[in-house]
Amino acid sequence: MKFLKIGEVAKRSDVGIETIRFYERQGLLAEPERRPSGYRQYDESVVSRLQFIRHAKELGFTLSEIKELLGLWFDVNTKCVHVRQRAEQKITDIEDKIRSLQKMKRSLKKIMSQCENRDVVDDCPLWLGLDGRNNNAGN
Amino acid sequence: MKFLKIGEVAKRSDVGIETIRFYERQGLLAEPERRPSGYRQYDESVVSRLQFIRHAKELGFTLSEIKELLGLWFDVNTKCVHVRQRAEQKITDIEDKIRSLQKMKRSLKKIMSQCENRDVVDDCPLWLGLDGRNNNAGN
DNA sequence: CTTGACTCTGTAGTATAGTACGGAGTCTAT
DNA sequence: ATAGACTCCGTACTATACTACAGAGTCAAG
Repeated sequence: MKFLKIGEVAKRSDVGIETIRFYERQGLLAEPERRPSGYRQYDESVVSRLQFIRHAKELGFTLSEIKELLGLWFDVNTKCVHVRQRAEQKITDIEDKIRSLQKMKRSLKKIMSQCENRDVVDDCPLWLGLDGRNNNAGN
Repeated sequence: MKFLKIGEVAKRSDVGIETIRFYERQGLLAEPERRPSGYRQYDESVVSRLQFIRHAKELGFTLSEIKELLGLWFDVNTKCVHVRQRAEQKITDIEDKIRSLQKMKRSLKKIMSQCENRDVVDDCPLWLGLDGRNNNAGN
């Protein structure tokens, strides 16, 4: 069986060497075998695992969530439904984030519509609540 | 004129004392007058300013963006249109974020729809790309 | 056998937005 | 006058996800 050095793993998975060691410290990757010299010896499966991590990150999971998912994975009692629950929770989180961004956007647009056609910034609604311009001039 | 101590400002603006000092260090608040003892002496306007900062944060601006906005504010040449440009940019940023979250959500939903009715996690699509479960068993 | 690329460890730094703390000095109400 | 609350400063710590670096040791090709 061919073993991979960390640099080869990094190249194949497109994840930096330092990042791989970081994931190991964080418990996302098991500690690999070592050569007598101390060099890490990986087998191919670590590449898939790193790709899984990247994939999960793209889906918006944080590293600690990914760690939890990997924990589920190695728990023989895990049923698909547990993973589904995590994913459903994540969808809810994403929906919350989207809603809050849409609220931000609406507020900004509203403010901007009130701002139309003004020449000077002094009475711009964006600045409502911030007064004392002249008092603070000079800094 | 009544001067406020930092604790009073904190109470009125609902921003922590440490946070006020932090904003000062970050250049979001001008350095206030001091009493001979070294105590900071604020006038009322700092409360509005802190409320502006909170407001802008709620609108999704980062502290450095807020600093920039405050910089525009104190630039006598600033026209409303400059502020509008910043706000428009922010709306674009927000829209980008929303789009990317919607993409995440779609991917997760798609994966979950393929995952329906499975009992065991072994062939769950969420795990596609991560193989070698048996190889890695035991950690 | 040498040379250059690679890897090791541990520590420190990046960015964001604060929060906490110790020990000293100050303010104010009674 | 004094007790208790308040404030000062500088530093360190939180969380997230890396990234960089020094200095030593190792590997592999020519």
